[in-house]
Amino acid sequence: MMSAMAKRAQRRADGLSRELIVKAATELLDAGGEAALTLRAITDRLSTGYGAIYHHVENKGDLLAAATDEVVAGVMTGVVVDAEPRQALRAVALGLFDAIDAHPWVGAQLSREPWRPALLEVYERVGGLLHALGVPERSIFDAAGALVNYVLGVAGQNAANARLLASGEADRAVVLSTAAARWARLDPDRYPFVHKAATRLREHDDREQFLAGVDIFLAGIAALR
Amino acid sequence: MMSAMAKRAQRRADGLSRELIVKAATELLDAGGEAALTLRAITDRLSTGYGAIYHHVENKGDLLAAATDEVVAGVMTGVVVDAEPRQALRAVALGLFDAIDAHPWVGAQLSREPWRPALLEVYERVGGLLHALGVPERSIFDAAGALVNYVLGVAGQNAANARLLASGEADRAVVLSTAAARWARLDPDRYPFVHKAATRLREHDDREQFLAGVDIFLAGIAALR
DNA sequence: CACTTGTTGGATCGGCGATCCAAACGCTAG
DNA sequence: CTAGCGTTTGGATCGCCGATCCAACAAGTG
Repeated sequence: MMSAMAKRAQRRADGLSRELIVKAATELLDAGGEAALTLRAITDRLSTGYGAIYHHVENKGDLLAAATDEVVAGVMTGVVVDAEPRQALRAVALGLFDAIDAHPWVGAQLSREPWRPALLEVYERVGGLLHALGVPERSIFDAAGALVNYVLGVAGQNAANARLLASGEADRAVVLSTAAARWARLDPDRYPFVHKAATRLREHDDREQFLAGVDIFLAGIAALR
Repeated sequence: MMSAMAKRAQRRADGLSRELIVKAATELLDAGGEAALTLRAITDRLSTGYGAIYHHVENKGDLLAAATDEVVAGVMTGVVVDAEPRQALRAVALGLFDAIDAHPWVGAQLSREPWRPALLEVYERVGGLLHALGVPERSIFDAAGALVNYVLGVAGQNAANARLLASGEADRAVVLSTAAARWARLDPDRYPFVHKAATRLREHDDREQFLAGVDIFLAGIAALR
């Protein structure tokens, strides 16, 4: 009877906002991966409740999508615009790669929901650059789709690798070494290619291999001219 | 006191097995997508309990991975082996595409965990065919990675589209039309490429576009020779 | 028969996303 | 100033999930 007070604790002084929530979500995702983004973690970090969150955000998917859009949009505004088309295409691809490397959850999200506004900007940029490259109109659609899909494929891989590194305790070099060792242990008669590729696997640089793939596509696109 | 019986209902006549569980999981996944694969659904379908499942299967991820491996393995054994390398590469890619089209959850899973034994077989096959194509040894690793990543990218897209079609009630034509309409409504000055591509989007065939991408890649590979 | 070993089914746990509602705020009208 | 009202907030609660654990059972072994 006596203590009916102190029930409602205290209220935020500063107002909550969608931007603030997305920012907190991004920090959680960067710190602990996709698994770390829970509504409870957000309410803790922002010292608020579920209702407040859901007032500004549709649901968890919406939140994840908004955070992803923000990262991708940052990449697209940061990329140089007046370079030679071929170099500009490499720059766009590399920009996405680096952003996904820094925020692996973006890769997973882009693989899962590729029809977000952020990717629209990417398609537009890639399409325009392909046009500038002299790719025939009728081929640009296919070419742009191919390039973006390649980037998304690598994005998914990166995200998977990041999950592997985050969950386990091993660092990158160890994971790569053990994987290479596993490949090398395979029967050379049944798996000649993979067996031989084991050395490459240990030594390879993700970023360089990604760029090599982009160059293969660009070479193929040049053949369309 | 009296009714201590009838507590333990009845026991399976036929024995459970990992194969049976994976089969049931595949059926659930095909019927209702990834969201439909829950341990409860499996125990219901197999008229058993959690313990029995976990006795044969590590955890849910293990189960999903096993089902995926099975599908991919089926593709790799079914693909023709003695064709001309270029055609064989197209056949491998198309086989994966069709399998993922039929079982979209496979696409999502491959994007999420690309280091499974099933993909090893794919890498081996692709690497061998690239060797047969005359691609220089030092480039095969990059080329195989690029091709597989492209396939994985498309796989993720397909899975995303399938989720969209499954969750909503619209069919493929409607979804495509509304997406195309949205693209067409964009400002032609700000989004010239996407605006123009809207028509293509409505008319395009996923499978054909996928193959066009494979051909671009193969043309780029040829340039490595 | 007793005893051991490998399976099976289900009660239970902690954690999740989402919903709902009452309390607290801040604005505006009188 | 204040009464009223729509907006914003915090937290109790719901239903569902994956996973663990253990008692009951079957089949093999002497």
